[in-house]
Amino acid sequence: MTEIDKIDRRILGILQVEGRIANNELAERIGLSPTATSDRLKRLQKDGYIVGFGARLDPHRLGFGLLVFIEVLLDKTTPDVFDDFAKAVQRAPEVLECHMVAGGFDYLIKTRLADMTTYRRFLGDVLLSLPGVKETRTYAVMEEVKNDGPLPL
Amino acid sequence: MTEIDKIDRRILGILQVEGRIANNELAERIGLSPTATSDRLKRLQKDGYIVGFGARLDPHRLGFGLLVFIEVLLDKTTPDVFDDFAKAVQRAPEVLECHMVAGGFDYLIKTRLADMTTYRRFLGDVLLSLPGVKETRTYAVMEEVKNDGPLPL
DNA sequence: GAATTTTTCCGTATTTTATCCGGTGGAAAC
DNA sequence: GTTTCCACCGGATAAAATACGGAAAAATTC
Repeated sequence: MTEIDKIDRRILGILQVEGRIANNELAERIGLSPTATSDRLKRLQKDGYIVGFGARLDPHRLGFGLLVFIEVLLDKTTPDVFDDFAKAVQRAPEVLECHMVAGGFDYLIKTRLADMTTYRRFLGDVLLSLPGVKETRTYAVMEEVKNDGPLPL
Repeated sequence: MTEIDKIDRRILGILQVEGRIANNELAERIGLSPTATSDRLKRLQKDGYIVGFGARLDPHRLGFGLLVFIEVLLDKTTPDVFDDFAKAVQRAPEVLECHMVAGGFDYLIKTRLADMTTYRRFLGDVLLSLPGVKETRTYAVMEEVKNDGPLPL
């Protein structure tokens, strides 16, 4: 697997924001031929710098008006609470992100739901019913100041 | 702006995961002609359901090995601390997300950086130097259990 | 420092894909 | 029953992606 150069970074920077740009236009912007550009793009994918492509959707227009972060504390008595919890979380479609953190709690979860009623049900039926969950703290988002900032390449 | 139907949702679901899929293949998967599929895609963009497209990059291969969440508390004495803070945050390229939350603190920030040294500098030079920041709590991510879950359409 | 290997790049030809356009069928409105 | 509207289709055209041979540049070796 080869190293990455300046042009590759520019390609990544553009694709991060305009993922469906035509290869031709991408080529023009970075100042290379379409063939060379396509070669680079393929390499960046093959080498794992680009994991995939995706559409950015507007959650609010799609029935996900509520963004919530949840801090989760686990009951660390059983040896594989962490594994169990991680696996359960990956199967829950409501969970957009879940990170194990160092600090005052164990996991930070990001979820998008329709409204508070839905959230209430999610908390009870999904989260609190998971084995090993000792405590949760809910933070409802009032305003999304910045949403999907690109990596500053 | 028209309503969305079952087929539209399937299109969105596919595009969320495979944003660069060819219109032809998309058409085949949903069982419509390429023309009809293209029409729907255009409409979904025009009506704002699809905000854009982007490449999913691997942060770790690009020099962003450290994911950090930061809880921020503001000094609510000046009337426009919130606006000032929000604007400053939007200009900071290190900040991937920033949300104003209801609960024990005011803002939750998500940032990706090279390492702890870089983070230390970011905290001092950027965050703590913003006007109105009273207190911050740092949570370094040890394991990314789930990263970019799609909306469960 | 010259020769060789490797990598990156380009241009052309071919294939694939997207878009345009006229027309069809079905549902709702009149 | 006719008209209107909408989503869809298929064929024609335009545009883009890909494959391929070879040239230039860079790195490696001797």
